[in-house]
Amino acid sequence: MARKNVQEERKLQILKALDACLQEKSFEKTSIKDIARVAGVNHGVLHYYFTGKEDILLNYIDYVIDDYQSQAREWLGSQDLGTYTKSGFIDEVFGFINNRITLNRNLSRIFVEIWEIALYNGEVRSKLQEAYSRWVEEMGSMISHHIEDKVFARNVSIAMVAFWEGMALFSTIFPQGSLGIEEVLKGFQHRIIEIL
Amino acid sequence: MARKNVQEERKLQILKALDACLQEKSFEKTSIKDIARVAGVNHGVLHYYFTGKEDILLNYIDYVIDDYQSQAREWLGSQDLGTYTKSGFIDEVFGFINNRITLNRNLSRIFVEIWEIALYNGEVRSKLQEAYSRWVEEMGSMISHHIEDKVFARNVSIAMVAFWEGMALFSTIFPQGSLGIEEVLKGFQHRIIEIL
Amino acid sequence: MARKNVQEERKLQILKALDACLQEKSFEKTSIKDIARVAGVNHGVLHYYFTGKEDILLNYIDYVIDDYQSQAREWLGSQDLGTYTKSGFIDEVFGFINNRITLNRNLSRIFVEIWEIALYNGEVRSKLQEAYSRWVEEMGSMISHHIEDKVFARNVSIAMVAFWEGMALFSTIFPQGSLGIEEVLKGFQHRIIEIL
Amino acid sequence: MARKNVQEERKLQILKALDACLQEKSFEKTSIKDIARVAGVNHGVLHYYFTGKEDILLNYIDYVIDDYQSQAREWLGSQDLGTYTKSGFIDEVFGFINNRITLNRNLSRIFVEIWEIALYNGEVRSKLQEAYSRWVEEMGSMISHHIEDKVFARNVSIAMVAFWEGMALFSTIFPQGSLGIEEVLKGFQHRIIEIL
DNA sequence: CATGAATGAGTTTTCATTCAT
DNA sequence: GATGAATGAAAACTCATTCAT
Repeated sequence: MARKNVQEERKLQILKALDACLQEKSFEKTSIKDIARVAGVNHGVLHYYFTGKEDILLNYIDYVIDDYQSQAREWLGSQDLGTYTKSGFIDEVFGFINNRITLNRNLSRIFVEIWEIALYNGEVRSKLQEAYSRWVEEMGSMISHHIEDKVFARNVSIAMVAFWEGMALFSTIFPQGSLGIEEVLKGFQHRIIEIL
Repeated sequence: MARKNVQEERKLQILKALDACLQEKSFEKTSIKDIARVAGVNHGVLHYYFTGKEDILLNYIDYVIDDYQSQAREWLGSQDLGTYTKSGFIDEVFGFINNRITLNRNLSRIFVEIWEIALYNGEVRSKLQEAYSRWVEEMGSMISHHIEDKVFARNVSIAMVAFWEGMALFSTIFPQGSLGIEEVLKGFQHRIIEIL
Repeated sequence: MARKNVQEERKLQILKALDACLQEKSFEKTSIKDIARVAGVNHGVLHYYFTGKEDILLNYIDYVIDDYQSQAREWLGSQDLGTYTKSGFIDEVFGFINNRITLNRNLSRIFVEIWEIALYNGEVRSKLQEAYSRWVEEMGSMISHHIEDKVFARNVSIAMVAFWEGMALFSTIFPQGSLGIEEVLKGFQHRIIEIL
Repeated sequence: MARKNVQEERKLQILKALDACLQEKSFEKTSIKDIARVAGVNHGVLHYYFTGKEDILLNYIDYVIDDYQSQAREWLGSQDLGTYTKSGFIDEVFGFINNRITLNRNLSRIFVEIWEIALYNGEVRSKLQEAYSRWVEEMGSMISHHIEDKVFARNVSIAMVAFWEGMALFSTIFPQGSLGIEEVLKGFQHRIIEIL
């Protein structure tokens, strides 16, 4: 048990080190030794806990996706659903996504990196497919209370997620405040109810 | 003058070779020799025409952005503007963007690659800022005929471009036909008029 | 005493594991962890029982040589010497060597491996010198009943051992049955008497 | 043409460097940098001319086998066949093999090394099969003038080659002069005629 | 201008060995 | 005695870049 914890601890430490590295360099340009340096461990350790650089990447992507999904679940759990009207709840959800996901620049940078890796790596692509499919589904089930046509609801859900990801992309390209991303998101958040 | 043209010809040949390479591998994994092989030239000439690998990249990005912008201009020039109502014209423009830009998988792959490079390369980021700013502006001026509030028009324009880029991203992540990207875009194209 | 036996038991277990490993990989490519895995022990214990990888090798070679020499002694002990004519006995001995030593492919593989190690390792070379010297001597004393000239008897003995080792080598190079090694050995076995 | 020659020259230079290295260390322990150092070239060059370490090995083995086969052909060509009786010719051939092949310690060391590599490398094994098959065939056709039974002639040929290789092996294991290898070979050379 | 041989820094990976628990 | 985490040296290999011809 203690052993297992040490292992998991070390693995996490390495994944967090990669996370930090990716704010500076691309995964490709981040060397195993870079990650080891940031993690404060010997580079050999990384090969002890992972089978190779790709294995680190795959575990890292799971970690990132799990992390933001559990953040979402956690937030949802902390909400007192009884106090909201349906529309009010959607407004809250959108607010959460805007501020914690889309406007989280560091997270967005990571995702742009992952998108690029997915271009050439089927396993990574699968992980993204799954993550986005789930997201689309959950948004769809939420707005389906407002839209009868189920197909249309799903399409709207896809469009919304695409929009958010596009905005997240812009947040990595434009300096903070320069494009007015925050205003666009806020405007969208408050009008979506009417639009639906 | 002739000399200049030969030089430009050669450069273009190299940039097109890089374009082909990027459908197979990331820029990082594409070697100078890969590009030279596809271009059918000796790898030494790449260092004659460009100062280094990064210089090739920078020129390539200019080439890609110029290329799709001139495609757009060309398409616009080929349209007989007199035959359209305002709404009809917007519908046509959206159709063009959907089919020629957003649903152009090869182009989308290139852009995902460029987004990632821009994360860590300020010069590339500047090029993207400029390109997206211009796009947002042009869309904005187009829809401003339908929306009085200029700030709102701009925000809608940003949202639309973000949406398109998000959809382009999805087209690189999901296998063709699996997410229903085409339907979402078509639906969006025909409803946007009403929404505005 | 019991302690000693446990230790010897463990050592033997490790040497047998190396034996199994050498059917798959060269000694150089066999890692300490490979041996430990096959032995079913933690790799740390290998450094407890032996001073290092080379020490394991040296002990292993002793084990292999002892093993096949004791096999020979054991076989000899099981023979009822009284029932044989001198020539008949030689025929039996040759049959044993052919079938149990020379045609023992696994053993031959091990020896090819050891020959190579001996090229660059004087200690291993010494062990082989001793083993082959003893073998030559014993064959020599056996055939000396048929050959008066002692020098010639020794030379014939050397030639025979060289021939066997050459045939053993061929058995590792050629697929079973492809060269006709068995026939050559059998023919040699039955004619040697006449030749002598 | 000049280009080709430079390439072949360099390749040969590298193969000869490996040859020198193998007198000191096993192929496995010989690093690419070792070879480069002995060849007096940058280690990158080795990857320029060969696809990897194994490619160097394979080319080296071809080089060694070709080399000693062309030595044999050259020697044969230099002999005035008219001056020999059949038996006298065989005596000469055996003398050549004894002195230039079997007693060539450096060559024998190389072959012991190659035998070991062949244990785990099918491509190398094939090369040895081919080389030994040809050798056996050629010896067989030579002695077939003295032996009517073709099958027996072939078996004798196999036995002789095996014997030579066994003696070559002994020359790498025993210090020069200690076992009396030279005498055994000489005795064998002069008696083989009678035996046949 | 074009060629391709050469350089050398940098990367991932393997592994014998050590050592604290 | 046993365990497995950690170390660090050394390996093969890649590749942008340089430069003599």
